[in-house]
Amino acid sequence: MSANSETEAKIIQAARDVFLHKGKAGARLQDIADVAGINKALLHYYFRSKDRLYEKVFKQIVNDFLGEFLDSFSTDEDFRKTLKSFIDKYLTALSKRPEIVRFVMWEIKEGGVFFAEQAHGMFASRGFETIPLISVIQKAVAEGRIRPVDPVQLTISIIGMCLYPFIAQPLLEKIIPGLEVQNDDFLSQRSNEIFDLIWQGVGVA
Amino acid sequence: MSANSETEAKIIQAARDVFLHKGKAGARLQDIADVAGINKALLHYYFRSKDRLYEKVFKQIVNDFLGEFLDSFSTDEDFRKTLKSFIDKYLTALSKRPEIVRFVMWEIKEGGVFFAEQAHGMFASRGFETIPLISVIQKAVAEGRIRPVDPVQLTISIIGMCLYPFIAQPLLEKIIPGLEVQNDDFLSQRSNEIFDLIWQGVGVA
DNA sequence: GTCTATACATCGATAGAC
DNA sequence: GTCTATCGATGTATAGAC
Repeated sequence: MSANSETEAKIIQAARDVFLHKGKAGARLQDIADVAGINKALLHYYFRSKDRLYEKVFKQIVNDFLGEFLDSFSTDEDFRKTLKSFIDKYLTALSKRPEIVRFVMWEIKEGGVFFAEQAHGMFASRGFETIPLISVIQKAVAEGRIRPVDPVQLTISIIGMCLYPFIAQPLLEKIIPGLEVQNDDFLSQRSNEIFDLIWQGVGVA
Repeated sequence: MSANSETEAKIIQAARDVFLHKGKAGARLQDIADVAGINKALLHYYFRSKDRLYEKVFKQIVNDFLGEFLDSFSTDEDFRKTLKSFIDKYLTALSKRPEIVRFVMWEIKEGGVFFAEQAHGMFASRGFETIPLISVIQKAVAEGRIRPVDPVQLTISIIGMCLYPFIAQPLLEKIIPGLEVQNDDFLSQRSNEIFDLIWQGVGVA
């Protein structure tokens, strides 16, 4: 391959770093050029505009993250195990790459079309019509393994409980002294609390 | 009073509208001036800079929202009722002003110092050292009214479950066909599902 | 393909007349 | 107090030499 694709790869990699930490609006083409070790003009030579470069990079980042996560847990086990596994794997994936939460947040602010398209495509390519967790819960309800809850509502609850600490991380760590969202102890404790809450609630026996 | 303070009030009101919908970075002083019916120069005359104007407006918005919410529910009732009341009032407040969620999100991205300060002050002025819900849960655990959960973890779970639909609104409505976060039916259903989940979980009797 | 230089637009902030 | 005009900085995008 020519020097051509090497440079393109360098640019993509640099763009990932910068966009991930600064967001689309906050990122400067100059920064990306500096990190890539080239100059601004080359960015426009390879990718016509900032928008196009961003779109390409965004889809790649979401694809990598969501793909790795979706393939990390199976849905054909016992529901109880699937649920615990989902929570664990999701929290782990988030704590490994917390910048992605902010990154997707920026996108949602703009309407979230890229993410929605990408996610839908990745679900479809794995045989799901919507968020896989919804289907899993639907099945568990149909088989009478859990009480008849609304699968969409429960899915929103689970995702919200896992995601919120990362979304509000700087805030929570300021308001609740001693709290460290990315701390291993906190995360394993969080995993257990979410699972227990879903499974048995707080009601006394 | 002189025309002086009238203009100032008009500016503040215009700034609230614009900052609320565009965020700090996205807002243009020109937009604010247009909405207020004056010109950019006057903005600098009354408030030295965009930063100062933003800080003033931000604190006002958070103060109004959080103040109204904090005063809308009492903590000295039965825990069960307090919990249900918290969820209801929180969801209602959020659905009435969903732009505030995005607005605070922008602030968190910048570190969230303003919000943390403001919230802490408002908790303190009402006799709480931290998030009131934490204290309420602490008491319920101490009195044996619920099983011994970690109050901080449960609080994060509750807030996450209430807040997440509004944070991810555009995304959820794209990925889950037919879902309308601000729809009354969805919200009352959501309130019940959150409460039931917390109270008894999904485990079969 | 890769560079330098620069055009073009936007925005916050200031100067100065009234 | 309020306006018009403009500065200065920054950022995307392009022209043109090599």
